Amino acid sequence: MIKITLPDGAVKELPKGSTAMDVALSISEGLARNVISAKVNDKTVEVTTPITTDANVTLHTFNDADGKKAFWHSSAHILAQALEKLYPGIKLTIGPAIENGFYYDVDSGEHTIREEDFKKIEDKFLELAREKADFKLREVSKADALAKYKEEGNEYKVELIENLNDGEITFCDHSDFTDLCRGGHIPNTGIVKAIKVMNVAGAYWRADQEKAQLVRVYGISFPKQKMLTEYLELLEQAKQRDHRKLGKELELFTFSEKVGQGLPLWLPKGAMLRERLEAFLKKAQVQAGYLPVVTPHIGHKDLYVTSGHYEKYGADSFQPILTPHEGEEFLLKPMNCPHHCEIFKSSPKSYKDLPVRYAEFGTVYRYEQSGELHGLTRVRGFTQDDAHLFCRPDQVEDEFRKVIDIVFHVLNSLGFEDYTAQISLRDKEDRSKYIGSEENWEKAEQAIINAVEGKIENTVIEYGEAAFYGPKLDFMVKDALGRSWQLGTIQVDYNLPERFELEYKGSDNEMHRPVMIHRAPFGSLERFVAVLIEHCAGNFPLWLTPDQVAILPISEKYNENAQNILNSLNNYDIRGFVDDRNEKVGRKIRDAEVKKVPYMLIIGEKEVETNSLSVRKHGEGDLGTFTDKEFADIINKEIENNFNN
RNA sequence: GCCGAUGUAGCUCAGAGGUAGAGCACUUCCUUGGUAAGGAAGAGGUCACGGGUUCAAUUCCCGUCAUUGGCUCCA
Repeated sequence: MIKITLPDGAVKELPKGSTAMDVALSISEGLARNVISAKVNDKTVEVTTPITTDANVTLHTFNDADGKKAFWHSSAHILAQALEKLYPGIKLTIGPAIENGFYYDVDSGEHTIREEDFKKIEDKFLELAREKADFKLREVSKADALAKYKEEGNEYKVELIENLNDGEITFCDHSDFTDLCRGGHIPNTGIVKAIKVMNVAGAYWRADQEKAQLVRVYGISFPKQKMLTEYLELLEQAKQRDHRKLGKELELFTFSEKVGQGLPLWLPKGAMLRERLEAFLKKAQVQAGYLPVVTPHIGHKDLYVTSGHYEKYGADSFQPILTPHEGEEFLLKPMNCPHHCEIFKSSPKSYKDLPVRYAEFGTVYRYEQSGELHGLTRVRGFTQDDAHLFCRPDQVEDEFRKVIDIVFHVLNSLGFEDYTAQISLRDKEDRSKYIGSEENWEKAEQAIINAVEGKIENTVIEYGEAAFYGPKLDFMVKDALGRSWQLGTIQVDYNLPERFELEYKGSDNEMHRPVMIHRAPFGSLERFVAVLIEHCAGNFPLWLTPDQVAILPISEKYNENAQNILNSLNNYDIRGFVDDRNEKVGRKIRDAEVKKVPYMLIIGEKEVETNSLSVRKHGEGDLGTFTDKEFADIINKEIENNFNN
């Protein structure tokens, strides 16, 4: 007998060689019906794997993350099987489970897999799933494994196996299909009842642009058809929040082919919203001791040669601007730091002057790859809410922490609770991507780790995500479709001060090198607004929204009264517009609701006679009658609440 | 940049080898209405751009540009 310890601490005694399924059966039949995967001593296994020693066992159903993973990973096997049958001769590579579903990368050879083939693939998948074939894991020697794939001519699998050790190689069989696989499957294919091929895309072998391009087929599967339908509905709803759609509908921004790819045009409502965001941050920065600076949109090429940016990005950037003067070259500003370094140098600094904090809403231009452009989240011209802090080494940690406070202030005031703080460090293997000494990097990375310590929970460390001149703390937020975007960023930099030979005089009367902190709480106004739109589905906080009030006269007779009311509300700093169209009030209400205007005031005979306001709230309906003053209080209270969350 | 998809009126979209259609928006008129779409008439398109095939192309083919789902990249 062996002792099986369950997550709740309960211990079961079962015969040696029992499986996770036996454990489930010993608990309840219902559980046994739903259990699809298990973890034995932290290793994901099949529910049919015999357990030979005392062990901690966790049972997984589709409702938990590990269960989904096993389910989708197994689905990837079935997908691969279906693809092999439909496209003979394709070569399989890898097929993992992902956050929502799974994919399989194949070298499709002569075949092209198109959207119109999806139905065919789904049908074949379901046909194979219905065979209820068991997933069976078996150990294979390295020699045998290599032999199989060499015979098939599958260089990808050969490469994978060559990097594995003999004795740890397993194949998974189901029906007539076999794949190299580490394990972690559901019992049989029949559990998968619904599948949707989501899309096909190109993907590079081993994520390397230089290597072969494979075809990646994305899919998602479920144990019930109804779950698939619900998932697709959810996706449809998420699309309604897309900032590109809402940005157009709410008249915030647009693009023009004539102006150029990735160069957003801010419309009046969008520009006003943006100005409010800027004012909000400027206020916080004044309080935090930042000093405003303004720098030009171009700079001498030498400036970027000095900073190292030219060497790193010069070839892939907007190319230099020439002048009538032979040999003179300017670059469109791709970042503000070099300019700010020169401002620091413009006068001698004492240790008493530090930290110096230069802030600028600086518009920069980067020639992003055309395939990368995406609405407002990835553009070629954008405005950073940039600042550079020049401080003494002993001030770095404290300054860094203060910057974190500003980032929190921004995220909290705008209702972002669901963000990830990512510490972006150097690539452990490839140090050639970075400039600067080992010692400085070590110091910079440690400074971030120390500053974050005890200040932010749930941070993740990502190696290889640092900037080329220093490590970063990035604040990541997801968009409506679950794609992750970097918003705020804070970076510690020992390198640019060296390249620009920045100095201050210390208390010891010697010259010392300051440390630089780059930071942008929004990241860029463009991306921030994009993510904010998706976050609030276009229902902006009241202080930020373009129009707070729509004033809706019942008939044209009251247009003038409505205009007077708007004027008096302006005196309370409330902004809005009068809908003086020749339409019924029902129509005006509908249009204001669609435009997501937070408050509507209906003005007719009654209101004019009693000098009152009938207030309707977006999404809620009629609130009743108020005086100007009372209404202004409602608005102001709501705005106050926006900042006190 | 790479692989796939898309491009028809201001917007959302339908359409067919014989030079285009709907709804909304817009203009004018009627209506002056009380909490999510009042009625009528009108105007609006080089069917992204450039080539090719064809008696004939917006439709089929090729290229370019843009958008888009991914990959790669992101100072």
